[in-house]
Amino acid sequence: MSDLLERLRGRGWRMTAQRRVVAEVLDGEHVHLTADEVHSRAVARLPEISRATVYNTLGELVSLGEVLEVATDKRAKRYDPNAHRPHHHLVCAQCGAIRDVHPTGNPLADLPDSERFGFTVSDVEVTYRGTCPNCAAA
Amino acid sequence: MSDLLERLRGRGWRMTAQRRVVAEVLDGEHVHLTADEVHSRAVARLPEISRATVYNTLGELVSLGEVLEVATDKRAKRYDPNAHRPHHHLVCAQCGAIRDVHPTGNPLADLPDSERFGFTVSDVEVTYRGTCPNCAAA
DNA sequence: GCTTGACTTAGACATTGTCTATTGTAGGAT
DNA sequence: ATCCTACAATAGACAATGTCTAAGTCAAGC
Ligand SMILES: [Mn+2]
Ligand SMILES: [Mn+2]
Ligand SMILES: [Zn+2]
Ligand SMILES: [Zn+2]
Repeated sequence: MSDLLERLRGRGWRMTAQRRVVAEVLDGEHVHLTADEVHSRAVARLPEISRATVYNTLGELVSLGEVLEVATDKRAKRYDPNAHRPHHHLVCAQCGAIRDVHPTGNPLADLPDSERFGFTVSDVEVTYRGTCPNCAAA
Repeated sequence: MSDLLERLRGRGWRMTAQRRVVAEVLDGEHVHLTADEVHSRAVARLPEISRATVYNTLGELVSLGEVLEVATDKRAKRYDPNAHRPHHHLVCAQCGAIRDVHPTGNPLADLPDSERFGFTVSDVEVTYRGTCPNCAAA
């Protein structure tokens, strides 16, 4: 995620302790945290960081295309740092665990013209749901 | 939607003016209202209906499998009375218009075992995004 | 027509997200 | 190295969405 900080610096971002911490929290594989979860983990590293700053920073990262908002959770938005490799999601209906997945085929090709109602279709979001190994064992 | 009311009566539901009105509001094609929108429209027909009753009734309908919760909107949940014919959704990114669509092919088959991480996958939700004819014209 | 348990209601409370006025500071200018 | 200032962070009010409870109401069986 340090390349992210580099890119942002190049775009005129002022580098602050808060922004660095948010970027650090978002680092990793299969990371899909809510804003509140990002805040909790950020507070662990920088106790005085505010909720507003976390929301602001996440919003900026989304605007810049560095982070995606995903709606796998029906309550809070989740923030996905894996914005540069297209993928979809597999969600455990019990515990909420989320994995990045790469299905074969192109779902866009599966939507015939007769089902497009005159829309210009530019994007598709696929969410698989099921039960993860942990929850199946229990 | 009157067959819905019949089914519910058969399941021991007490039939009240409030429940009838919520069912009426949910009647129709391509209906995907938020709880608040359901409440507004219900109030137009039955001014004293409360927010709590709308939430309760929607929750019951979801539990009974008569209505689906869909997450096409990143803010509020939307309630979909078209629960008996599987389908997916096409959403206008500008105005939020939603259409039911029926893609060809089975996206479940497009998720190889190597991408299932030991999950038992039971369901898939596909959301197409684009621009509707109205918004394209403007 | 009663009775009763299921239903509805108002409003408090919880969670998630947005906004503003004030204070602080990163980073360029001197 | 210090100063300046525009940009950023903060606290907390506010808004939107959703949940819960205690008290009153009524549908439906008797
Ligand atoms: Mn992801
Ligand atoms: Mn639908
Ligand atoms: Zn699980
Ligand atoms: Zn539109």
